[in-house]
Amino acid sequence: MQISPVLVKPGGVQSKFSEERMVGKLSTRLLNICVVSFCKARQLDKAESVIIDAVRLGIRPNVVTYNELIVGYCRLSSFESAYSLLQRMREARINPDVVTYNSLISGAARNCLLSKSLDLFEEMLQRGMAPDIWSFNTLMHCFFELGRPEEANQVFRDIILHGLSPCPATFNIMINGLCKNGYTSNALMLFRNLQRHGFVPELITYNILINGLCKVGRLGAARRMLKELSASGYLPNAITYTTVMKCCFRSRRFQQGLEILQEMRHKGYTFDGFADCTVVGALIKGGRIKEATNYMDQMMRNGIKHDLASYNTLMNLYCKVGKLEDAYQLLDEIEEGGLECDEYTHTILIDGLCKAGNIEGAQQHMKHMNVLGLKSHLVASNCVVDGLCKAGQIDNALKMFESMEMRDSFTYSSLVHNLCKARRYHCASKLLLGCINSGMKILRSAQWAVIDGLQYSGFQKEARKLKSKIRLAQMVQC
DNA sequence: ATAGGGTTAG
Repeated sequence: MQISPVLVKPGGVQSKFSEERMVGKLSTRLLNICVVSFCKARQLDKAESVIIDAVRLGIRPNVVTYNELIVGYCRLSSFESAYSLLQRMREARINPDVVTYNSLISGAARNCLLSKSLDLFEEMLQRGMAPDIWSFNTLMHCFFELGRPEEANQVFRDIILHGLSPCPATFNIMINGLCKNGYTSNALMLFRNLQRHGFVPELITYNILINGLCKVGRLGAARRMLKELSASGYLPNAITYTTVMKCCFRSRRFQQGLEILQEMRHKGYTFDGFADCTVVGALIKGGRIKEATNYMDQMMRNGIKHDLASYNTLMNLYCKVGKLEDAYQLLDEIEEGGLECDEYTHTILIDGLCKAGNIEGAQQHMKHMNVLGLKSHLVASNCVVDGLCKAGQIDNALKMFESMEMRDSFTYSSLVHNLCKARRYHCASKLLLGCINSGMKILRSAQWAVIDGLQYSGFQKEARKLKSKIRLAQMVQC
């Protein structure tokens, strides 16, 4: 039994003993603070060397130290290094705890190693460790993130089966997951049901729902939710404002959006550059390049430090005005500052190259992305497919389409439109049906381009046939 | 320690 140092009289042997222990504990806490700081700054090498120094001074790292390192490595998408810490813990005779496993589970999922997540969950059970509510929350979040809502729902049933009580975060994760997977109405129903059973929504819950409703264009419902947020005694925070502002820009209510920005400035919510990026992004999308440039300059003069997303916004600006030299240079500048360009950065550049007519450059950069291990390049591929079409290389675009592992509504819409422009209506018709039959939506305008095209070029019968096939496919899906 | 906002394509 440990003696509380406060209760021991000074000067005694026991006191000296517990003082040493206390100092040891304090040192370990200090070590952990250092480790956390370095991990957050993505300087894992420094975190490691601090630990080495500490051990030399006789300070022992504990389970928290290792847990922090695990989180750090997972963030750097270096799951292997994180996982190898389990072995190092064993060597240091430190037992992993639930937090260790929870961190590894979420880290594996973050790095698209879902089966590893499941294995770790299993391993945790086998080691006789009882998963806590956070293990299940994390697992559920993983499934939602990976677009597997059925399995996420199964996790919820498992929580109940294990006799654990869901916590508010459990419901927030569920509501968010449903929204992100296209089940916004179900999310709203769940929310109402929970309220009827006494669930008190947090501010975060309202933000999740407002965001979900905005994204599917249900602005009225979003506005009502915003009112409900205030009626519950919460004040909208920076996240609420950014969400609503973006929604205004999307629905082309520019003035209203800017008024929200003013209000945010007033409340001191614009310090982090999130709101600014939203505005610049909206200006670029609206073709108001000059204003976007001025705004970005102002942003820098205000001393906002670039993070990756704001660099990406700048990259987008360079590309949209055709400053591709600057864009390439920015690529280096970002990495010199210790950040790592992500799929956004590269995709923006690839699209810029396509739009500037440099298809070869775009294709080369696609290869570069592959080398970097950025494998979720669906958007980038879509840019190149569209670029190839626009450069008059439709057959090459079709070849690329055939070779793609994933295709979405953008891929099909782009190809169908461009095939129609080239008057290849029969080919377009085949693709259109392939798209709808696989349960994907396609731009209405692309659909009509095919039907009208067939009709006006003397294929009335084919046009009628296509229409009824589309209707049938859509009926089957309901 | 794990949940919510900003940046990409038709």
